[in-house]
Amino acid sequence: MSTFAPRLLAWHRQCGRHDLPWQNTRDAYRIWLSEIMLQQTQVETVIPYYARFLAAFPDLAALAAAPVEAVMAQWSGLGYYARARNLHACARQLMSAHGGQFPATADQIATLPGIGRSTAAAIAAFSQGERAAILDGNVKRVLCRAFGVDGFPGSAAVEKQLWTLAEALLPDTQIGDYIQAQMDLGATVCTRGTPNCGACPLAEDCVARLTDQTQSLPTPRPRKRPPLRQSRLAIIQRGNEVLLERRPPKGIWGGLLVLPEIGDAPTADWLSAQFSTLTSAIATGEILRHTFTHFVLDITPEHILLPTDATPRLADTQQWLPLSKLADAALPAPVRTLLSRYAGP
DNA sequence: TAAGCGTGGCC
DNA sequence: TGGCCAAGCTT
Repeated sequence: MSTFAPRLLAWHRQCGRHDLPWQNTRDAYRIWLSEIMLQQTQVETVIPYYARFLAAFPDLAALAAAPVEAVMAQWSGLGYYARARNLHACARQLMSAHGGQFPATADQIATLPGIGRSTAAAIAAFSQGERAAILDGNVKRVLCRAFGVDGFPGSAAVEKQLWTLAEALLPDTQIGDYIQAQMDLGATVCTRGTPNCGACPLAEDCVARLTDQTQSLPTPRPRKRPPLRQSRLAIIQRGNEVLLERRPPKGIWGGLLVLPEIGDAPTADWLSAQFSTLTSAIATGEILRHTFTHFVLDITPEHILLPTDATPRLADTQQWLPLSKLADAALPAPVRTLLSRYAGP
């Protein structure tokens, strides 16, 4: 399909998205931030986070100078928190070892923390016009359908095939517009559920359309049923403060503040072991189900009110947080939900 | 290499 | 309702 790129470019001029908050700039910082936020995350979700993050950290130097806890707080609710930690680490690396600039080529950019081959290509293409291919979910879907590529596009073999295809289709000029065109087509026309083939510039020789495979391509991910886990979380309130603990950097909710977990022991035993103080828990009678990519968590919250003069010994990871500071705290989504429900104003 | 890593929208 | 997955990277 030798006219692939020209057709996409012509379509993009007429029908593409041209006014997203991270477009119409060559500022690598803004482009980088948008690309990281958009990993596995939809445009509408990102838009408010992007504006707030830029207001808090307007440039690379500001981000590098900030404490990582402040960065995690800005990311609170967006998910995949390793992205925020890597973003911060990358900013510091760029300031300390690269003179506050991104390296010149996509290959070099891809060595930085949190930046893989596709994100590096997008940064280099949008900020410098480098001729480099991207391969995100949109591009994979468009290529699998247009060329009839069979097999789950996340598998190594199919992904290698798609990278080769993506490189071969690159035009010589207008790279930024071209990769934006691919993503726009995937996001607005060649969509997952019901593609709008009538509006597609590739329709006349799209293999999936011609062979009636738009519903079966791309091949879905082979999935196991995610396991169900249980967790009892303590909402321990002392006056206008709540007890939170910082998760280790790696693993689920890495670096975030979460509610302490109660094990299988009776709550009273756990409380006396933790705080050697006599108090009582209020069973909330609620179970909050939270679905992750790879497991389902049923959370049983227990609301515990400590006397205002209680001064239990805390673990190094634990801290009292005033309720007035919850809005700016680095909380995962279900913890924020529980706190607003039970410890809210 | 394949599993781990969040959240919200869609149907 | 629950299964599926979105501008992927790391280990």
